[in-house]
Amino acid sequence: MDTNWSVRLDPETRTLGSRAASRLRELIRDGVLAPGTRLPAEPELARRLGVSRPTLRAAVTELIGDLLLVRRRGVGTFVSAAPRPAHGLERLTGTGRDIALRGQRPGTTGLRVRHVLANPALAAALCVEPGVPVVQLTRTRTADGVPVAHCADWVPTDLLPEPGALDAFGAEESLHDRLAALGLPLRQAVTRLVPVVPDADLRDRLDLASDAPLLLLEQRHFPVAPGDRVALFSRHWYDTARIDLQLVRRG
Amino acid sequence: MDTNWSVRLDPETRTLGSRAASRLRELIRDGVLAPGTRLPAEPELARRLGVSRPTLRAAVTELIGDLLLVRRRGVGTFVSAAPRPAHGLERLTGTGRDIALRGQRPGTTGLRVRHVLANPALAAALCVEPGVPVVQLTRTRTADGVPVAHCADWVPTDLLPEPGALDAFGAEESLHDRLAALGLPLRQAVTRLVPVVPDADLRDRLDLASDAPLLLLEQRHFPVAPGDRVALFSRHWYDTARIDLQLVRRG
DNA sequence: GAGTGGTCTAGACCACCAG
DNA sequence: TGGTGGTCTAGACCACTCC
Repeated sequence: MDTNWSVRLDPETRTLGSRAASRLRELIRDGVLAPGTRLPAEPELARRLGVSRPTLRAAVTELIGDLLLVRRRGVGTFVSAAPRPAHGLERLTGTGRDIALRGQRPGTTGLRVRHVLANPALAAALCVEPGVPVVQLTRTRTADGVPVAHCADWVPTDLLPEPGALDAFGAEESLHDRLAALGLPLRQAVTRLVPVVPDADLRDRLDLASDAPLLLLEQRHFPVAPGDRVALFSRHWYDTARIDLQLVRRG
Repeated sequence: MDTNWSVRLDPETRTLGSRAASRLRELIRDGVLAPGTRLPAEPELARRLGVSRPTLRAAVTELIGDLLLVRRRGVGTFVSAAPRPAHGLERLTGTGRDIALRGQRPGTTGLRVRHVLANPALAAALCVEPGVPVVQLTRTRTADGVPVAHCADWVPTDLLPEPGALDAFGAEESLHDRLAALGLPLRQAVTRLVPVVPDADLRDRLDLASDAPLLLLEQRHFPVAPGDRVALFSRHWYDTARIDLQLVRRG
């Protein structure tokens, strides 16, 4: 293995630490840094990446969060022996991007955009008054063509720059990206986990043979943090037999 | 409200940033910093707490993670309007402590400690050879006397200082605390979420009337990080009708 | 003792938001 | 325009691990 690599960071996107993290991710993915390898000491690694040590540490911490690296005090930093390919539920990304990160091809069927008035339950979830206008999106997500989740999303119309901003939403678009472009980034979500038995409609949409239970993720999304307005409420029903839902917990 | 407070940090525990975070937590809990209040600017706040600005920022970041504070660039840092009382699944604590943090009284019934040999499935989960000796704990957890989860835990015997180290495990003890005392802290877990229909045994142990689905948390616990030996494998079946399982996700 | 990661500091410059 | 948080740096000292 080439042990004398060094890299340059492209000067544009995100923070310097995240760019350094991306670069390390590539080096790991490409096998330059093989599983189990010890990385150079932090000052040396910082020098090679052209950043300061605190910035390098931010990058390494990010990769540790993704379970790609392990730090051992007084010993060194190592590439994980068996790195998990993607991240877990603790990280908030769009469903489509989540599927793509697993190495599968995301798709959408049965997309429908409607304008509705919030019923009491929905109003409570969105922290608005009942009867307030809301844009409702429903669609079924597929991974490599196999339906894995049915998704329903609701956005209060008054948070959009114009009421029809989502009317032309495309089947292959990312709702996260579209809302971010509209000035409604989804940075945080509080998610309730509920196992449910699918009804006939869900069985049909997900093409389920049995009535094995699904996992419902009921999520309130916030642009910055709770206390702000709820930007999006969603109910996503996952068929965990077809898509594994994992989570990394830290003490 | 007193707006001219300043504090000293006790010099002992944890990192300086965490101690500063604790101090801020107290100020919020005691109402010195009321919900919605803007905090002093970071350099000023750092001065009052007697730490540098990066250290203060670590403290504030910690409290933002606990949803107690909100940062707005160019505006200020604010105490959350409606802080959530407890944390979600993204944080790893023992089941008992988790129940206590919800303000309920944790309890245990049907505790049983057995020495078994790993079958192939268990061996794979623990990353050991089939037939390796393992200590198995099973118990049902209650909150205010109501059964909320049935738990099965497995620890490879060779990781214990002596094979019988868990034989005298008490019904009201914390397995997390006991393992930490034995030199096996559980700092991280990779959790699979699986909705399941309870069998007759589970219905009986959890005193369930219906066969509404449960949420199974299948967890591999690591002392430091993946790549290490699996210190504990567990299967916990939660009745989400009796105990709400939530999760905070960040983008 | 030599080398590693863990922590903390002081100071700088920038991007953003409000008046 | 002035104040805020966002980022980054260089350097220091400590605690731990291993030889």
